[in-house]
Amino acid sequence: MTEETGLRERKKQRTRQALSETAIELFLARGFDQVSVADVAAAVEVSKPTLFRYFPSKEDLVLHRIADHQGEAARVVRERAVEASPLAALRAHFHARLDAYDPVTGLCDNPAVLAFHDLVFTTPSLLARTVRYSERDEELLAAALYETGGDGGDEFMARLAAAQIVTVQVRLARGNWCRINGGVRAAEALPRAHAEADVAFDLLGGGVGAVYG
Amino acid sequence: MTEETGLRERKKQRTRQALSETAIELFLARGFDQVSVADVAAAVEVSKPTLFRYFPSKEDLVLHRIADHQGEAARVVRERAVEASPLAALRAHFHARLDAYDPVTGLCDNPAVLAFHDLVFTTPSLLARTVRYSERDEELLAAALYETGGDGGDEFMARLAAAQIVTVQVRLARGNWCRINGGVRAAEALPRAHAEADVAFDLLGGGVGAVYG
DNA sequence: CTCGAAAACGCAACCGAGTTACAAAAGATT
DNA sequence: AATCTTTTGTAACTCGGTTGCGTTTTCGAG
Repeated sequence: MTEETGLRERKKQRTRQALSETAIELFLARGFDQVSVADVAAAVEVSKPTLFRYFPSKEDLVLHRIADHQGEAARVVRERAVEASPLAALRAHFHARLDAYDPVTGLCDNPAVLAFHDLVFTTPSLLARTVRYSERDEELLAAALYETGGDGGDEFMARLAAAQIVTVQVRLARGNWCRINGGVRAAEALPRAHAEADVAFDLLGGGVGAVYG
Repeated sequence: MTEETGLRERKKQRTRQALSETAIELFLARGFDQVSVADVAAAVEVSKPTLFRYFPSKEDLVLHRIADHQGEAARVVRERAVEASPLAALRAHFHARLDAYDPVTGLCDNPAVLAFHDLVFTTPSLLARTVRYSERDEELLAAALYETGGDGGDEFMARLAAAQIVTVQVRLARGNWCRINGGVRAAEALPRAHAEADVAFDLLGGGVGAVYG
């Protein structure tokens, strides 16, 4: 199905990629708000309406990248080993991504990745949009949790748990990014990242009650 | 300090209120996106720049109302009875607000309140902005939790817990609003709202681990 | 009461995001 | 090559938000 060998299709793919890459390049160089969509369109030698035919908004020029990770948590739960609990699978997965210095964990000092994260986190309109992605992620995770049946068929509980899990993962990533952004190398920050992840998943699993209850 | 008896100050207050009230009125009647800021300004007989001197954005014409509730969770924690734990205080407070059919719980079938909630929740740009308010609320709660010292001085844990608590409260309110919006009277939905709140706070206190761990 | 400074306002023009209508161009089809 | 469809460019438009500037209104001091 990825073999739509038409010339037309190839051109579209190339235009789309050129738009996104050129846009991010310009945004990184001058800042998101200092580059207009007209600038991007001009740089790719495309008209403004055409740009919006490829990306519904200026923000999507940047954020379509992170859309690829949509549903990762849900997938982890679904594809976990039969003997593993959902939470244990998510925990193990997060630690594994940490060791791989996966950008999604925030623990990644690759200059390009860091600059990209910096762009997203320090541009209000971009940051606001990431929330929408988290919400979708949460929905998908809730569905996956519900399917496990551990809640005795309580859909509301699945949604609550999903919300908490996604929230915690976002906080973990933000914490890591902050330290990396403060100049710490990823390898140095790794132990603390693992420790915080343990704290977070312990809290998640054992409840806030043990501390503030 | 609320006694700035100047004529100037009084006029400003009146203009501000007129702008907000007229705007909400128009938005409720025709929909947020079908009313331009120029319409609002014209209805109040004020110029467009003046409108923006009072409210930094179109959304703030609506949302400045909910800004009043900022920091409610933090306040509850700070002003709790000495023998009460933070979580118990928050739980009791939520149940109490439920019994009072407080709009913040989503369980309120007052037509005006319902229409207002409907406006906020079904207008994407407004809904997006509410997230910012929640984030601020979360920050304040984190600080209040940290001060209790129950975490042994772990600021990160305070932030995690605050994030989870705020998230759960938002979900509870959304659930209630959904049912009210579906036509159920607040009094009818009250038992279920209490039940869900219990489930939510149990999950919060006892951990996701007991269910999905 | 008067006068001058400061605050608030209106006007008009402007910018940038996003949309629309229509006509022109380019790929696909026979 | 002729035709049909999809994609594109042009130009004009709407709307949120800003800016510069001149005018009015309020305040406060003499």
